[in-house]
Amino acid sequence: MRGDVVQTAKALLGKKLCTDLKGGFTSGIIVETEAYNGVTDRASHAWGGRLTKRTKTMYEKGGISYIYLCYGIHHLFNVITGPVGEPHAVLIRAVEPVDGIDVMLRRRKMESPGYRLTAGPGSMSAALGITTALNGTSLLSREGIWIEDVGKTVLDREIEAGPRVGVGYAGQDALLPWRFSIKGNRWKSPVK
DNA sequence: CACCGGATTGGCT
DNA sequence: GCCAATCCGGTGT
Repeated sequence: MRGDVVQTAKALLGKKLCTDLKGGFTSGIIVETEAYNGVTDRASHAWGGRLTKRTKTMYEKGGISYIYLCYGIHHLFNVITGPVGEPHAVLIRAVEPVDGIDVMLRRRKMESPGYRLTAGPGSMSAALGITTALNGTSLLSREGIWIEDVGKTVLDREIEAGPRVGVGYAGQDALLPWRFSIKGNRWKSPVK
């Protein structure tokens, strides 16, 4: 079960994340992810089996979104990956913009598409128009928000792994190398 | 019901 | 480099 979400976090690299929302169609290739491994992972909101109003989405069947508000400002987007009752999640931290860059610029109040446009989980959500209104929705049907396989394979040797960001409170689990990104890709988040 | 603090960002010193 | 922004979930009284 540990292998699953870690494996899925790697497998999501190279997939296309799309939104078709108010403001227009946008998409980007996923270049950075983090795995959150169920109830045993101290960094996860579901650690120790926590089941609350916020985390109940995490316990549903994989293939849906888990979106929550962080620091009262940022909407962080996760993919739920486990079977019912096992709260595994993959945080999407950055995408390489593909479609609707003008729409993203408008949402981000930026004038030109620099590398910060969709780098970092909060920035990415803002650019794609992702908010908690989409929490718990399916990522498998092409409406609202979804993920497409565009035939891009990211080989294991092209994947960089390191500790997850901002989870210092997780003790030993903060050291697990469960942050993944595509080696050399310039659109990953600038964080450490 | 009150308090604490966060899977972050960007603006200011 | 430091720190405010800004909301609400989670926890304990």
